[in-house]
Amino acid sequence: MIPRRKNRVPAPPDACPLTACMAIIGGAWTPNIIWYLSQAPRRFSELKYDLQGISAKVLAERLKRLEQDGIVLRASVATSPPTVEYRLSPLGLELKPAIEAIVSVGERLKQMKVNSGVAV
Amino acid sequence: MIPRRKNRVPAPPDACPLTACMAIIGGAWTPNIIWYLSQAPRRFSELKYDLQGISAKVLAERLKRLEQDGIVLRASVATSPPTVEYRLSPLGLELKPAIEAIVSVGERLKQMKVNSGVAV
DNA sequence: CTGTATCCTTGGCGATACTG
DNA sequence: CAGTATCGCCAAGGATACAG
Repeated sequence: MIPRRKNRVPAPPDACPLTACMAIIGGAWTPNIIWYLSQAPRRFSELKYDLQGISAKVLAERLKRLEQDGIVLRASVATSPPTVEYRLSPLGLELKPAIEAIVSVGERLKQMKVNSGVAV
Repeated sequence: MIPRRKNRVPAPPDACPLTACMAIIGGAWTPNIIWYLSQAPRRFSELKYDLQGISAKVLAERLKRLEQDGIVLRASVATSPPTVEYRLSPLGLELKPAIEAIVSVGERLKQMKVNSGVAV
């Protein structure tokens, strides 16, 4: 069977480098995952708890993808209850400013909505 | 009538302010739209040209949504060939740092891939 | 605990055709 | 030129069950 091309994102020409980064933080949960990991290393179940509502499937998918992209590091401690700890790689840490910029804008957006009387 | 919000994002609890901003720049094209508008005001067809591959429908949708969110301003000049110009609002300009942070990370990411010999 | 496999729904997006 | 309307595809994500 011919592997179906995943060219879902219409790939605006690389004129705009946004695309490269958005391909990484573009998912619905990915930015939050990165944000939580930027605060402190976390285990799978901790992340799953923090990101309330995410399914194990998606979380595993995202983490695997982020690991492949070199954004997060996966350290499995093969103790009696096997635990795995995720944390940002040096490359992943470079995303921090961007994430924080987004967070800060998000806060301002919230402020504005409050000030303009829009229900939040 | 309360305008119905399309909750495209599964909405992790507002514990993380990322969500508020990602709801705005989360689409496949939205960040690029904002980026182009942050360079200079543009007309509909210009945007459509810049964002090669975007459909008129989606572009119109995004622009309308961004306008409702107060991110872009729409100025229609009712001349003989009616033209409409879009530009970032003051609020929209606040997104610039975030967008630029993403762009700059995107560039570094590209650099890394080049340096590590990964085909781009 | 840390995932993987399967099924299903949602909605973002493209394509096309049409309007002021 | 600047959109709107309608259709249909398909990847992302949720739910559930299962595995190491």
